[in-house]
Amino acid sequence: MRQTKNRVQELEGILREGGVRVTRQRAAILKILAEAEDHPDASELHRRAKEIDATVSLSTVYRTLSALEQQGVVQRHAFENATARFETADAPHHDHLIDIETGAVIEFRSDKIEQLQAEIAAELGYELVRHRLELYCRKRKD
Amino acid sequence: MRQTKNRVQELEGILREGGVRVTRQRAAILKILAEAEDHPDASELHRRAKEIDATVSLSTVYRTLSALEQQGVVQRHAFENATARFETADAPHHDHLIDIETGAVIEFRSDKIEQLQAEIAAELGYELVRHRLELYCRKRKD
DNA sequence: TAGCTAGTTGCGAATGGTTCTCATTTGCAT
DNA sequence: ATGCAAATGAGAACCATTCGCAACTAGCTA
Repeated sequence: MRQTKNRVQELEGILREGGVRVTRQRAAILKILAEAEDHPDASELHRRAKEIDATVSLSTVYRTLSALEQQGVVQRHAFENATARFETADAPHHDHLIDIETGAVIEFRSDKIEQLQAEIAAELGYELVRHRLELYCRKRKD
Repeated sequence: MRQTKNRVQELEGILREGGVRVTRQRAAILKILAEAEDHPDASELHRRAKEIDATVSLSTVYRTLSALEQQGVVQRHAFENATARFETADAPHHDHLIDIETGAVIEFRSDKIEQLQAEIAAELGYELVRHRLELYCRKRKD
């Protein structure tokens, strides 16, 4: 995957600029994150990263994810009754629909909702810093 | 407070009907919950409940909250980076705005957003079961 | 009203995801 | 190449929440 490769190099650049060293372990984790089409949790990322570099420890996965989150290249989501799940922050902002039967996550975006949120905050005398919108759903069977 | 008293008796009735015994400890917790104007967490509820009945243990607070949640009379909220907070489920459905500086919680309701959420789920082939909408805000200073 | 019994309690131990500690290793600027 | 601050692996620590168990009790029954 040429795309993934480029993306990983791009991410590595962001880290170096932020004064964050690109170690063998972090490179492996970055690659896994860039390739991921889903929203894996730390232990799943650990499992995948070990296939690239067997020395990656779970501690490092957590530490790297925190560093990446701080650099703004990764987003952490704490969905209901579940461990934290992660995704790269390259796509434009979106919210999540979670299939309560399978745990699958679908991304969606609603400009109308975004705007309404800002309006509500403003009406209450607040400035919206960030939000969390999650739809817990069941697949329609018909 | 006559209102609180009635509400507590009402809640006790719901429990008894659900086959859940109303113990001294649960009565204390129910009273605290009915009186609460905020969104306390388990340890805060424990602190308050002990003033009514010093024998209430933290385990019982947790167990009671779970029972109450199952009976549908209490709602649990897991806001970002914080312990679970609780409120009685007597008010009509609403979402929450959290002041990221003070932790204060303000309730709000937007029928438009509610409707948009259902539409989005439907478009994606899902049936909306429940949702979580939280606005993390900073007080506007001007 | 006493008795019975399954539900409940307090206590302390267990859980489990995540973070921290520390001795050792290593990226990378010079 | 070298030096040193940053990063690592392993395992301990954290901490909110849940569990296990022996003692207690709500509330039905006679």
